[in-house]
Amino acid sequence: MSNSLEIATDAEGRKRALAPCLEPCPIERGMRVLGGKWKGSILWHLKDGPVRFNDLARQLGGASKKMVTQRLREMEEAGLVAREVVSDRPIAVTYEITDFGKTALGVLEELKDWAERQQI
Amino acid sequence: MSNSLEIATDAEGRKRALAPCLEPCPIERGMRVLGGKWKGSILWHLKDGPVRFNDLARQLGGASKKMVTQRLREMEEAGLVAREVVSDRPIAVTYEITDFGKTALGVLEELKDWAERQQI
DNA sequence: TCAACCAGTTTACTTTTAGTAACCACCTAT
DNA sequence: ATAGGTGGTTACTAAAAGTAAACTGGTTGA
Repeated sequence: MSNSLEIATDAEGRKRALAPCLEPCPIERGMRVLGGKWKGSILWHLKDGPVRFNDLARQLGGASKKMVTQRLREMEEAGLVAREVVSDRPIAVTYEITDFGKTALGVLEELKDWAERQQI
Repeated sequence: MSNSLEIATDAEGRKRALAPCLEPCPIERGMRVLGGKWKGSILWHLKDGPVRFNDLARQLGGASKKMVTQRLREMEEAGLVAREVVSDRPIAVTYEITDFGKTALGVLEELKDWAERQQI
């Protein structure tokens, strides 16, 4: 018998989970904000200071500008990064990690170390 | 001037990244194996011992059997979980976390704690 | 003037993922 | 017989994610 502690049989003999992992469980919720393609890498690249849009896109070798824009918008909305117009005329924009964004670096570091250790 | 240390201008005056984050950088690679929808939750549910297919599907409230099968196959292929036929006639199958799978629990715990701490 | 830069946007697809709902074959207890 | 269990599969749809490449509308330096 496996550890079916969380599964019970009700009055009519139907089985159900006592504590089903509803979709918004912490792991899924966390994945939604950090898990998109490139999101982790973007945050990681911003950890040492603000970076300009095109520099970021170049460093993210494979990602198209559209992707970078899209991810940055999502991350802005989530409060992970902040967009700052440094100057109009010549236009210059930088993205920098927010205090909230910094709270996620631990997770990314664990992930990175794990992937390297396990040679994934 | 932002920290453009990794961006250089070549002989013809074209900019390029010195160390572009090629697609398979550790963070992206790690995300590919742990980042699918439900994958984290599945691994988390297996951490205390083997669980039978239908129990797992029930605990993952929102996920359909198809999803659960699909993810389990991917995770089997990645070596994170092992499928074991406990008995034919009545058929019983359990899934259990492998030693390799256990190495990923730290990452998931960090993610879970972060999501809870930050009320995501 | 020409080429390259800035920070994107737009278009036009293709691919991947997620999801429902029904179905299979077999077993068990009422 | 039938209702429910086991562990899945099949067929189909809808939505999301991702791609490359062109395009904007300016600026800048040779």
